Amino acid sequence: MECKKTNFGQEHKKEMRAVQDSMDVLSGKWKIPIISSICYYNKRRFSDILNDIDGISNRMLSKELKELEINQLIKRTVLETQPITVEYQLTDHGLTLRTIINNLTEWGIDHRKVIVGKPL
Amino acid sequence: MECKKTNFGQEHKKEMRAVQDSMDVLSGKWKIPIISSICYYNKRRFSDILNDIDGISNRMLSKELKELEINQLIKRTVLETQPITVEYQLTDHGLTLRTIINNLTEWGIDHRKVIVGKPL
DNA sequence: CAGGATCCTATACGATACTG
DNA sequence: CAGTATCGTATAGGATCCTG
Repeated sequence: MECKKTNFGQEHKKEMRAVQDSMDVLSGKWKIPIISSICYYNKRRFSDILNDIDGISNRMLSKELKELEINQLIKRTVLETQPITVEYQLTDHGLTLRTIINNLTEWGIDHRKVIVGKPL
Repeated sequence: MECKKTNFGQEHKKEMRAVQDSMDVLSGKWKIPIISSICYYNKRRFSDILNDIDGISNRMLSKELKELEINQLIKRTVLETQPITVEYQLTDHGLTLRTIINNLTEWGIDHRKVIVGKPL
């Protein structure tokens, strides 16, 4: 005998799992900035991303890029230059994050206003 | 004279800072689930949230609620019952996260399909 | 240039017990 | 009920140096 409240809760549990799945992939200090950098310039090389993002180390960039690639958000292309360069770009799946990134950008600006009282 | 590319990059740096501001507040394992729980039920007591979220400890819940309150996303109300109960609800500012949470929910479902739902 | 290897610190998080 | 206190582990992240 299922009551309405049960399904209500069940449905919410699914939503929470979904939202946690997203955060598992996007959480942390660098993932979103990296995606944002690549997305903004369409294609971006390792050293360019390193310069785009203030404070990131090559170790972290390397590590994060690998995870993003495993999650099929970015695609890695080795260019046979001398020395070699590597280009990153978003996959179709990665591009679906644009809405979220735009929302997070707007919300971040708004949040700063609320907390600090004024934008910088 | 300023070239377009300069403003281009400058503008992007601002966007990245905004997006990082958001992630500073929302990153981690529990913040979004907590907000989601409170938002879903409108008002929610400490022990209810504890039950809503699978795996969270009272220590973490307490800590995270405090941070969310500092960031003015939730409002804490002590009810003079016996023993006392405490109700949490989203502030107006906290409510502005609904769009992001909805997007993250949809994206999480989509992402799971892409990652585990693909043929090997 | 693009990263890997190594070492280290800080913080996130978890388990359990206790209190007003 | 709604937390705190204490302790312990795991992981995130940083600094530096090395290599094809």
